[in-house]
This record gives sequence, structure tokens and C-alpha cells, in this order.
Amino acid sequence: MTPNLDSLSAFRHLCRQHGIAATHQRQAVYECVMESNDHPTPELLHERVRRRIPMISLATIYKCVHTFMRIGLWKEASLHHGPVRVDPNLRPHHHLVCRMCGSMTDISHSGVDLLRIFGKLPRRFRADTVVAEILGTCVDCQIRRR
Amino acid sequence: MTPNLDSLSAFRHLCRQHGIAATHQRQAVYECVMESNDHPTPELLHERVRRRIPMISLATIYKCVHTFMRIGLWKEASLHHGPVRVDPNLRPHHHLVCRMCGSMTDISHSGVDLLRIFGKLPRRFRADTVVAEILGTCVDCQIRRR
DNA sequence: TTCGCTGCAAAGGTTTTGCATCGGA
DNA sequence: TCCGATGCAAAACCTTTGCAGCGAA
Repeated sequence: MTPNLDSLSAFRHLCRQHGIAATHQRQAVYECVMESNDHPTPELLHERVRRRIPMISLATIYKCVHTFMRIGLWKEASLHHGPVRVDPNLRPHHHLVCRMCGSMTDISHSGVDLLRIFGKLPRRFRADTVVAEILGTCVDCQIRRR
Repeated sequence: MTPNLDSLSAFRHLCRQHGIAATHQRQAVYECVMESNDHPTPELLHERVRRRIPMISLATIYKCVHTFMRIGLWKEASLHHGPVRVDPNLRPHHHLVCRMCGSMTDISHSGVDLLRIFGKLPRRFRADTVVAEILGTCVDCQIRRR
């Protein structure tokens, strides 16, 4: 059973669990993200955290974000960001995305109408497309690794 | 009925339909993408197109890609690329992504097990996650626009 | 005290832009 | 001929990195 800790010691506990130092920069970044309802970019996070620690640098934000992702506390919401990729296939289809090399392969729509599955979306959001992104490891990277 | 045209005049026809000039650079970029089975980045496309037009610049590749996307011939396979976005929500969930402002909102998993729906994936791809990305226009942008 | 973390500044990678020139219609 | 497209170079944007000094343990 997790002990009922206040915010500060809960954060220290978390850091100890993962073997990282509990700096106040990390705590501020952590709390700002956990209080967010959106999915902030490092830039936006920097703005928010600076209200508490005016001198914190953007590089530190990036480092904190990577650290928390590495230890599995957060994920990257923006899948396969990086260079644009062109898709000339206009028929509905989904993507197999390799986490290691970033390669993308189409797979057919196969009669799965996701817009129907997600029929009860928030009424206020005007949806036009639903794409399934299937993340994993491609054949080449399975062979190549280790 | 579309006339049966050879490659060159088919391309000219397409350009005329969309009111853009049929330059040989655009034709080479167009053909390279249409012959691709992957989803090339501008960089990779540049390499490939240079086999035909050694002096073509990377800026032209970017401009062509934007043009073909603008007229609706191609899409962007890499959804919401750009700055990283942090996602501290570790429970399975999907995303509402606004095409205009890039904002992302979580929607609940709602019992839809996409990995089961996509049960018959290519055996060789080792899938670990399926995320549905629901693209459209958020409330704020619906109000803001025009 | 020690080692990991921060802040700064520089560099790396991707994309856009301004402008002179070229070429398609 | 005319206007839009290209090529180049510079700038803008996003992210990573190296290193000296700081601070958590």
C-alpha cells in the first residue's frame, strides 16, 4: 500500500524509486505537466514552469521531459514527430509505424470503420478522419537489433 | 470518362485541372512519390528525384510537396509533426487532434480494443500499441475561423 | 565530497522565406 | 510576354550536446 504522502515527499519517493535526483526543477516540471489537461510542447511548458522558477532553461525542460519519458512516467503524444512524410494513398487506410526506424507502412482499411466505432465523440469537435496508428517494431529492426 | 493518356499527358492533364504549371520538376517529384511504397521524407525524396534532375533543390521538393498536398493529391502521413507533445496519461486512450491549431485532447478508450480489431496484422510486424487519432477541428478553431 | 543536474551557448537537423532568374502557358 | 516556379542562400524553428559550475544525496 502506497503511503499517503504530501506532494513534496511523494515526488521525492517517485524519484528515489527510479534512481534519479529530486531537483526542484524536476519537481516544477513534473507538477506543471501533471496539472495540465492538454499535451504541452516543451516551449509551452517552459513558459508555465518559469512562473515558478524564472531562470529555468529550455534545455532543462527538454532534459526533464526525456528523463520522465525514459523512466516510463510519460509518453510522447505526438507520434513519430520529425520530418514530414508524404502519403499519396487517398483511400482510407491505417499505418504500421516502427518505433525504432520511423518507417511507415500502409495496411488496408479492412472494413474497420473507426468513425462508426467512435460514434459518440464530443459533439463540439468536428471530426473528419480517424486513423489507427499501430506502433511496434518492423521486420528489419527486429533482425537488426542487438 | 477519363481519356487514356500516357504518363506525360496524364500529368499535364492533372496540373491543368488544378490550375498549376506542369514543370518537369513537379513531374519528377510526382512520379517518384507515386512509385514509392513507403512514405518518403522530403530529404529522401530529394535523393531519389536527383537521379533524374541532378540540380533540383531541396526547397523545390518542399514546395512541390506542399503544392500537391494543398490541391489534395497527397496527405501528410506523419500526423501532427512539429514540436514534441508530452502525454502524462498512461491509461489507454485516443486523441482528438485539431488540424488547425494542433491541439490534442484525450478521449477515453471506451472499451474499444483496437489491437483485437486489428488482430490479423502482418505477422512479421511486432505491434505493441494501437492509437486512434481522430482528426478534425476543435471548438475554438471552429469559432475563430473566418 | 561526489556525482548527477543545470544553464548557457553552440551546433545539428528540418522547414520556410526572399529574391533574382528561368521557363511554361 | 507574363506570371508563376525554381534555385540559392539566409533565416527560422525545434532539439540536442558539450562543458563549467552548482546542488542533491
